[in-house]
Amino acid sequence: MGVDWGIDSPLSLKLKRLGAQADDLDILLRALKRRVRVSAQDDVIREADTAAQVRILLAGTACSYKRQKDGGRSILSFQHSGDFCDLHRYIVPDLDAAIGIRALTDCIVAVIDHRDMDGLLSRPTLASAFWRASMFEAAVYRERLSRTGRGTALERVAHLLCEQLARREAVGVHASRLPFSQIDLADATGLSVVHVNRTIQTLRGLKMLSKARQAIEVVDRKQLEEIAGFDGRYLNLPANASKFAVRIEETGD
Amino acid sequence: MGVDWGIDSPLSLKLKRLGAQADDLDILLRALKRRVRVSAQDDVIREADTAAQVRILLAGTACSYKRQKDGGRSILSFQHSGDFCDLHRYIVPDLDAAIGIRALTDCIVAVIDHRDMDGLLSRPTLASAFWRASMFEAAVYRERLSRTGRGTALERVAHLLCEQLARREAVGVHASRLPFSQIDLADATGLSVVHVNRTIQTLRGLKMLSKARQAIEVVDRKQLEEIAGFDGRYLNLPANASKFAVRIEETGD
DNA sequence: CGTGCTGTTGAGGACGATCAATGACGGTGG
DNA sequence: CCACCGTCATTGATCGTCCTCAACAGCACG
Repeated sequence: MGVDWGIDSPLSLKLKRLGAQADDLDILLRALKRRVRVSAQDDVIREADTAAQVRILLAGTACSYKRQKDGGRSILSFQHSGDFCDLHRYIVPDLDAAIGIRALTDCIVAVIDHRDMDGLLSRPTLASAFWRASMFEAAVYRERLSRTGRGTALERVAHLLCEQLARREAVGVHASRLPFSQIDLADATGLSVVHVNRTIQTLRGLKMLSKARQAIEVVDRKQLEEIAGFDGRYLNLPANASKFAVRIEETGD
Repeated sequence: MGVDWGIDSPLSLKLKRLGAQADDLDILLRALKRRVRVSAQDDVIREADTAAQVRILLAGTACSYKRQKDGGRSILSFQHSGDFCDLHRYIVPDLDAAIGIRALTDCIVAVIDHRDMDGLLSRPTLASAFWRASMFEAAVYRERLSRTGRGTALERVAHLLCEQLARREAVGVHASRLPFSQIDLADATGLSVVHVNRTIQTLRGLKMLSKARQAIEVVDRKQLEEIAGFDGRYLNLPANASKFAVRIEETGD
């Protein structure tokens, strides 16, 4: 793989914004020796996977999904570089075992055995950072919940795209092209594939997306955020970089 | 108030299922001296509330909501006895400041100052229990997310009711009557009030809800769970009572 | 005895689902 | 090199669920 996953990696950026300290990062990065490649369209975590491991997406894009009883697929969230895949199963092993995670691009995944997590969490600042990560994950769910089933298809799709752009940017992935198929967008928004296609074409007509086929490429992000009513304050964005530093000193950790 | 919020209270039941130990409960209950009454329809937490406090709903039912830019109200989740209202703001103070919490019935709320939380969280088993509570909260969001915007109005309303029944039962609230107005259900499901009304009437016609007006009273829970496709495994239900005990011993806490 | 909130009912219309067919593209094997 | 295949994207037509608007009924409140 030959890439240095050191101090400037997406994971490091993310953890620093969550209040982790320099030596926390050293320890964590040392625990990430085991890495796995996953090809696009393969599962990072199969449904009903019970391995006692925490997987962290070091590079690439993935989505967590759940099968519906009608056979359909429901995408719950997207994972970008630096995101945890299944931290919740360390805390609550059986929780949401029916959820799988699929790679949308080729991915590099770090694996930590649950028993090694105990050591990591003995460091209070690292434990806090992990808890905060969970909280921000929940905030993403809340935001999606307040949007889904409401507003027009145009707003829903636009908001989804804005969120992913902002989250990717926050970990240093500055690309206007998003690796989602229209099927992915349909499963994530709850819209039909046909209607997503028409919505995408509308957005292209409004010159917010490029006309390139086989790709979702945002060309007018500002206007996209406008019609989406996007406000990224529920995300842990770089502007808030040192937000937790003061708190940590105050609490005397 | 004259009620003993001791070892059999909803909060205690909940924390025990989250792996908290007997002395954890003692310490927590002692920290809950400050209690506030909130009348039905009043805000437990106003939007843009910035108090450095964690509020715990000791008794009653509430909902967390967010205003939409069109003026509408979006209900994100319901809180029942024993639920935390704003634990996430202890971990991440500014997170989701736009979310308010409204009492649906008369409520009793315990207040813990953030600085007192630090002491509570120095107990590893209590800190774990709190983290687990966050994770289950996120699981509720995930489940709702996989349901909202999908399926018929009948399924959505039925599932929402099943979830609330199960969560209330888990903390010892065995009542088939749920304190929701049809407006609340509309804001929680993303359906219009008119359509919720027609859906409720359909459920009454199917003899799953009672015909009592001004009340949602479930009379055939089994069948309701049937059409909802409800599977409560994403909740922390009593059947899993001692799930975490082994883990805690293993980690040597 | 108004006033306001919640619940109920009717009619019409819109947004998005569904069904069906075709096009574009990449990979595979002959 | 080309025929074949599968997946994703695109388009048209029709249908249905649910929204919107509007009016009224029941009940609690002052």
